[in-house]
Amino acid sequence: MVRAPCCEKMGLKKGPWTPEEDLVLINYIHLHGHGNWRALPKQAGLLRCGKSCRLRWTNYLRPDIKRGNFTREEEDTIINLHETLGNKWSAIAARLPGRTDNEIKNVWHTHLKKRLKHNHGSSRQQLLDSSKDLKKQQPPVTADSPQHSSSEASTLTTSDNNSNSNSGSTMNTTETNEDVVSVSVSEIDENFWSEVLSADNSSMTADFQVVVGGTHQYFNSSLEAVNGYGSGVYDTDANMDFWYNLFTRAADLPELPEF
DNA sequence: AAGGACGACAACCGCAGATCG
DNA sequence: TCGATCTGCGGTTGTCGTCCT
Repeated sequence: MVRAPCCEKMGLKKGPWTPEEDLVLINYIHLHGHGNWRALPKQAGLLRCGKSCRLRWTNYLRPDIKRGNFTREEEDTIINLHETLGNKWSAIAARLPGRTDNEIKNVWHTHLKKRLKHNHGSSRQQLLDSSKDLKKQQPPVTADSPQHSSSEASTLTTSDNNSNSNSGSTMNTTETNEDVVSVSVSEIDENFWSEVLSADNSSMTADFQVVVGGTHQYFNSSLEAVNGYGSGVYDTDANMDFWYNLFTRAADLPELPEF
């Protein structure tokens, strides 16, 4: 069987995806779906091969992706399933909603396999217990992955309900649970950024989470991107520019203020 | 402070099965 | 039925950030 050529085509870009490319891919799939991955990049105007687009979408941009560190239960599940399934990452991923095979594979190779080796000779329960100690602090990840339609607006959520009590705000907030308030991007106006800043000032524990197409971006109290979208890839300014750029394509927004 | 070592994770590669004409 | 193409999967690599000396 002759293999179809793919990325060896000249002129196709490789390497890390830029926020602009992500935006193009998200927008295109929201509008047209992804019936044919090979044809998609050309139709969407991306200088990527279809394979690269598919990987980026399935492993990172898909709306139902759950970002953030693995929970104790998830790690236990991976260990248990790996015992019976072996390196069947896709099968393991099927039992862990919101997690991708690539992500699970990475976690296995970077955390769990190492731990198994280190705990060789110990009881299995000790092994499982040890996973708890290595947990890192992480920003919250909402379980309510947004159910976006193709034209649906982005959402900004904050863990600080008090942030929405500021007078003069035109943000239309919606209670999603007792801890999270969602804000439709279409309701964001010139008060948006100052709203974020004032909300931040109102609470030392305030974290801001921008959710676009199921992709999460977290900002700490200094408005620095702390996890989620593009973690380790984009600097804070690039993140802010990206999200602001995304917002401004969904609604007419004022100039991004100086932080 | 510099730079080497290491860890984490996004992305790529290539194979194999599925699908289609 | 067969060959071409597409898609999914697992292994591997590359890059960036952090830690350590």
